[in-house]
Amino acid sequence: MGSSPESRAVGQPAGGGRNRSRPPTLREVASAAQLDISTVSRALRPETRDRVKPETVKRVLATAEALGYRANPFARGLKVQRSMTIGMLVPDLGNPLFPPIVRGIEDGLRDRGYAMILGNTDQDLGREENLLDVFLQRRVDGLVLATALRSYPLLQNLVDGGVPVVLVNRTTDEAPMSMVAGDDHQGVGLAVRHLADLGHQRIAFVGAALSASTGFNRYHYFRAWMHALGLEVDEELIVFAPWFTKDAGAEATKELVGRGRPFTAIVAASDMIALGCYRGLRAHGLHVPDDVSVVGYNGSRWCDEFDPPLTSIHVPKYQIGRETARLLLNMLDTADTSPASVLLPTSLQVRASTRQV
Amino acid sequence: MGSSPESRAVGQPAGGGRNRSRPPTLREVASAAQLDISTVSRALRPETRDRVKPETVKRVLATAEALGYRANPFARGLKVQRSMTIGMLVPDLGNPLFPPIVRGIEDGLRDRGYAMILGNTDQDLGREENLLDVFLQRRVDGLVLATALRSYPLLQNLVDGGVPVVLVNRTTDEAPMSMVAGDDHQGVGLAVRHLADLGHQRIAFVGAALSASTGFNRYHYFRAWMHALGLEVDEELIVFAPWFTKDAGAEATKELVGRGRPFTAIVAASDMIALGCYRGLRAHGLHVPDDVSVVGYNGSRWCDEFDPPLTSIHVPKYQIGRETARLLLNMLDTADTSPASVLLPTSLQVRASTRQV
DNA sequence: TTGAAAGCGCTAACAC
DNA sequence: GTGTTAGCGCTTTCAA
Repeated sequence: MGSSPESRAVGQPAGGGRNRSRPPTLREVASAAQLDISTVSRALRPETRDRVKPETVKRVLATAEALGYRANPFARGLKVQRSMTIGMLVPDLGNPLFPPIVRGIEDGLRDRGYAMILGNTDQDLGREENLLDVFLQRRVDGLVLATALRSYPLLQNLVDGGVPVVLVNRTTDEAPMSMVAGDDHQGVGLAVRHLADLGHQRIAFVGAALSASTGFNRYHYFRAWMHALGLEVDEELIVFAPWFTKDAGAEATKELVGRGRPFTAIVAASDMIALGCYRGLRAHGLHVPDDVSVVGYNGSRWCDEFDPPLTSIHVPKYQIGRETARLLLNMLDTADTSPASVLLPTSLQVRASTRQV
Repeated sequence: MGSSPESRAVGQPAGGGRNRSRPPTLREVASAAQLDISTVSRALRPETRDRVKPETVKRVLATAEALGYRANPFARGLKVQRSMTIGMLVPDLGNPLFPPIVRGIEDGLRDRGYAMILGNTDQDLGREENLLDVFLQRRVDGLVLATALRSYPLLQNLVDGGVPVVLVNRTTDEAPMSMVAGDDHQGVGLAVRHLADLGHQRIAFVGAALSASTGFNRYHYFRAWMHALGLEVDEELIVFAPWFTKDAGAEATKELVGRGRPFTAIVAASDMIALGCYRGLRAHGLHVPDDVSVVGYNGSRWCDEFDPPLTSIHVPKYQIGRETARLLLNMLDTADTSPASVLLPTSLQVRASTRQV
């Protein structure tokens, strides 16, 4: 018994071969039931079932069941030109923001017989184009795009091509399109007001990724809410990280502190950025929340475990997914591609990273 | 621009915004190129391309490109009986263990033209059966099962049916099947030895989900390694949580502490369980790592952020996904379903939750 | 090297 | 209510 640094292959006795005999066809069910193929087809499909005598239906169902019949989706797809499949693009499934959204979409689609194929773009436009091409080739019935770039000409082509598209967590400047997201305006308002209520006046903003619509929006809404609440927006108290990462957040925070302008609180553009703030502040000997309060954004599932537990704006990720599925199904059903947008309300989760000034 | 006898939608910019109403067919490419449909088919597919005169190939490629032609996957699937799609079942994509694995599989499959459809079972056997049915109906070419139950009769049916299956993070008692996972034996060894090296002798084990193969294995390997390292296994120092959750881990830990047997360290069956240990210990006024050292398992991306940062056994999740794809592709290529198992080595990540006794 | 033709399994328009 | 039939777009013999 010993541990091996190498990956080890555990050989196992070779077992059964492959006897994937061709699954039964409609024709086989028909001949087994002594009926014509078309009658069987009608009996099998709920929409046309009422055109067949009930007893016949019963007989068909029985034989189909007995033979383990399953409609061949290729043959059907070839005929009806629908794949019952939708394609989804995310920057990276490893980003904890996306799994709950994907899950919500899956759940919403599943009951209606749709399946989803997923692609990761890694923020690479070439890859995105490429995946879109694969999806289109596979004749997906609809598309969900959760990739975050604000500017993206291909979008218009898609819409022109008549493919139903729903954007998630992203708006586009190019074309009016359906989209679902958390309400960033309301959410940022929650954050700023929470700090204001705690008596904070000099509030900094550590933003990220202005090229992404979430990053862009949250920044502007921050300004708007500061004004709305009668608080001064000090340009020196606004910094940006290039990405939504901890390292980037830490760097931006150090820059902020280095400017030497007094502040008592930070609104961070995401939880990852907030963790970066923790580190950046700590590097300057500042303590959260005694010296500086920090509010994160997204409400990731680990906020409770952070040190200190992070006050955050919770985004209803799963619900966003469900809503996306609903919108898409609606477009699929009605062939109506007129855009509709849904913003879901966020909520404030108060934890230990914020305190009275 | 030659005029073709076949009616073609006019005003469609080539290669740009294609209209979905009617994607060009092989026949249309053929008539545009003044060739027979079969020649075009041959020219378009790399495998048969060498049977066509190079100039002809060039001409075909050009017209196909110009028309924005894409092979219809239904028609092809109908002919060749392959969907180029694989199905994957996970308990819950929201569990952070799975996204990186899914991502790894996706990446491994994508280059070879395969797409993946995903299903969440929520540990519900009925749902699992149901999803399997949907996958089979869609004629998936292969299956990846990351659902964790040890006992599962349907598995044998699948193998008998000739569908290539790879298990992830799970073994089965029923049939010899291909599987990929982290090397739990080696990993648990890393954890126990790390603690032993720090001078710990009375080491507790907070396990979870014996019905899952990971839970089961880690428990037994814990015992094995304790013996191997000459440490006493005190049955009173072994507790189990029903699930891999923080709450369950906290309860189990309170139970452990309540037993009153002295111990200085805990090996937890997962990071979530470890977080439960933190809470359970804290509830009894015990401090990590001063009173008790804790080692987690999985190496989730947030370990650094916990309070204290969690020493953990890192499982190469993305690599597991890649390896799974490799195995599956191999089965797909060779039509050889003889099982092969791969255990990938884990690594110890030392953080602040463990210290010298 | 290219063309003709036979389906793959299903749906739907049309007959009976 | 049930049967007949013509494709959907592609691959793949078999001929030329």
